[in-house]
Amino acid sequence: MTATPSPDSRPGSRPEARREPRRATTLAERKRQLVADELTEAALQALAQKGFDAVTVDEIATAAGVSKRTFFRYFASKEDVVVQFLAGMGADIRDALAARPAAERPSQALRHAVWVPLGQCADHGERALRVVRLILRTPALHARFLERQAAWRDDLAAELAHRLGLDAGTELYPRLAAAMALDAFDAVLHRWSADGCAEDPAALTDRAFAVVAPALDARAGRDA
Amino acid sequence: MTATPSPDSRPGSRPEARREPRRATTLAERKRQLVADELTEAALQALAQKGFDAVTVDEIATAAGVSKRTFFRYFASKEDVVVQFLAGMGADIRDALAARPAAERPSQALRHAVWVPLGQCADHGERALRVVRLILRTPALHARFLERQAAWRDDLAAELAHRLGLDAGTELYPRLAAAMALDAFDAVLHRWSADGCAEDPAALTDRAFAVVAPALDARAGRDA
DNA sequence: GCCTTGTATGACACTCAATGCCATGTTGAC
DNA sequence: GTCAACATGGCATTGAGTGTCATACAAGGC
Repeated sequence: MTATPSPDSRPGSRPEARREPRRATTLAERKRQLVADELTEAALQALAQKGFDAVTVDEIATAAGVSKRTFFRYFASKEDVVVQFLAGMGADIRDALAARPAAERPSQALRHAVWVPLGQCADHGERALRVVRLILRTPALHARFLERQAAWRDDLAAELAHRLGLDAGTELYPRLAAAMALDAFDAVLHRWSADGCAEDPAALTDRAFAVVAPALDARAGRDA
Repeated sequence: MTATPSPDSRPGSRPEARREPRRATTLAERKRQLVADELTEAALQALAQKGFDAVTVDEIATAAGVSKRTFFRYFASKEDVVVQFLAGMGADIRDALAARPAAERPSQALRHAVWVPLGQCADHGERALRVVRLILRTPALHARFLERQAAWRDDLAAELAHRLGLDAGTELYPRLAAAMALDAFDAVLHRWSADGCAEDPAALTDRAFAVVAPALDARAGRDA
């Protein structure tokens, strides 16, 4: 029981400064990362081309040169291999928010925070676009994506409450503000994937936050 | 192929004025409804008590007096039997919004629309509370719930765009406004299920909409 | 009455996701 | 060299979900 790596260790995500005080990555760790990358690559390739339901885990694993059993040692489910592609985003948004100046208005701080992963997507271009489209088009993936986003929201809400000195247990503002920021995120992602890169993601983000900003910055929402 | 009832016919949902110009329900239809109710009842009972993963579809079907195969003729998946309990809510919200006076501010119209299902939950009391808690506690159910809610949002956005004479294809406001209204819905549901009915749902709804209202009613969001 | 048609069901077989268990191979420390 | 830790593959098993077929039952038509 103790020996199992367990998919919770999330080998697909990058190191991130969590625990482990920056020890040099051992050989075994890099090997694990290599297999994870290989699996992700094979999965995205096959899934994007043939559709989520038309590809079996066995096929993905074989294409990556491992057994089906090994696949499940790296990813908790077939959905995971796709959704984990966006794994670190939640933490990225939260960390970005924490790094913004304390005096900044919530709408500005959240806009910058949410832009971090959106900018990454925009940079990765075609590759990210294919993944996003696959997720939005496949119900099972979309459901898992939304579930993960709900976790982001709770995370963001906690950070926001801390930032503003509010009690997330009684105030509704932190949760709703986090949710609104992610609504903007979703709207941009959706429009971006639909238009096929036609509209500038940064401009889209500005437009989306212009809509939600009045609620984010209204003082009325934070005392009551 | 043509003869299959297919789970898409959603026997669990109430009649609703969709197609079928109000024909008297035939015997077979009521029989179907009876089996669906029996399955739903057996499922909610067992799932709430033993947990989602600890109950097999076979057990649910047997408890309802039918075969596993029949279960899947009524519900598309094990998650469906729970989530469909909240099936008509999306249409309810949309219809309620359509019924509000055209001059009403968006925040007020949406608050009333969202209150419809929330009020139903509050009325059903213990029963609804058990279902909501089960959904929020079970990842697989939560994911499906969020997916369904995304469909509500698109529906609501379309109605809102129509109501305000906006083009949902170019404007971001309809989608974001619908999303914010459902954020408030979620926040209320979450708080209500956590507190164990301690706080009045109606008052909670007012508080939640007080937070998002500035964005819903800001004229800036609707021209750009 | 009988016959036909449509629909609901159950039984069976099958695919595939996901997990547990065990045997084996590889790596690295001592 | 030995030993422990870990990664892997193979195998078996559970359970979700689907296709197929045979049966049963209801509603007409004659």
